[in-house]
Amino acid sequence: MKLDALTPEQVDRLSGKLRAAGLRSTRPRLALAHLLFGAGNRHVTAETLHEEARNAGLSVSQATIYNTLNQFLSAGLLSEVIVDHARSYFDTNVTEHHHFFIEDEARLIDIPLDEVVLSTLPDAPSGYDLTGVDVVIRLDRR
Amino acid sequence: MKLDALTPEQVDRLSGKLRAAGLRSTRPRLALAHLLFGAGNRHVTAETLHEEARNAGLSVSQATIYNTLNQFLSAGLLSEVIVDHARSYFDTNVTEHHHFFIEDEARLIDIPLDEVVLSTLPDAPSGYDLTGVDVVIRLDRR
DNA sequence: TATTCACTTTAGAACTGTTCTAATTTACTT
DNA sequence: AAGTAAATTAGAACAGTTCTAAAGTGAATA
Repeated sequence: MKLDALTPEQVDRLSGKLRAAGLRSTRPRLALAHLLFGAGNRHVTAETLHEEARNAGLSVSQATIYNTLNQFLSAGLLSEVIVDHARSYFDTNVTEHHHFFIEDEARLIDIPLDEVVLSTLPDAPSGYDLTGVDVVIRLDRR
Repeated sequence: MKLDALTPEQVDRLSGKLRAAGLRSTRPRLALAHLLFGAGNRHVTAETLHEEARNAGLSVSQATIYNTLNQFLSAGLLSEVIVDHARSYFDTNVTEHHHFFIEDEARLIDIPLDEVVLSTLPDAPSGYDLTGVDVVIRLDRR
């Protein structure tokens, strides 16, 4: 996938998304945005995205991969999933939801919010506000 | 706290715990075990434990801190909590339970198992076995 | 369209937490 | 007490990530 393989409509859509998030639309950002947001929900690490970019014939530096992922994260275009201290995982699904994590495959699977019902939750300790509830279901290959 | 400040009873109890876990009872392990298991449930990182050891007048190398934490972990004397990719947290509570995590203080608080009721959980994808369910409630200082 | 200037990208250095290595020390067995 | 297997150590190495400072690019202005 070369960048000029994108239709003007795709470019417009992605540019719009970047701009709406307060980010300039640049060639590397457009290309990475296309990889990330081009087809359904994705989970990537810096490394997997970099490899994907290379396979697509894009030359983007590692620094740009990290910069872009972090910018997309702060801009709310991506969310972060903490399941492993070896690596950071980024999720294109920015709505509230949970995860399966398959350790041996280093792979995440989204769990829709309604498939996990927390019928009882403790109160936050006094002086603190709840900022999020993360449920991670760890899996092993049978 | 010097190691010889421990009563023979304390040493026996900790030695017994180490042996039961298949670990030789050595001076550094005894001292760290005392810090870890001497008083209620604890959450430590390699760094906090190292500092605590130093403050207690123990000279233990960083490598020993890491080795010991990992050995205690594999031996089932500690569990690991994944809430942050910057650091590994170890928990002296090895029973199933959940956590509050206060990001700005890098601090964990145990949540007893019965205070989180998961009334609905998705089935594991076919071909996979469930190995654990982690619930992390993230908090912010108000 | 040319100019400007802030923002972006880059290669490579630096940094942080963790693991490894190879030598020394310690604990246990005989 | 001697021998051996295991533990500890300092420091090197390593992986993932962030930083730095120089070169490049996008977009606003003239």
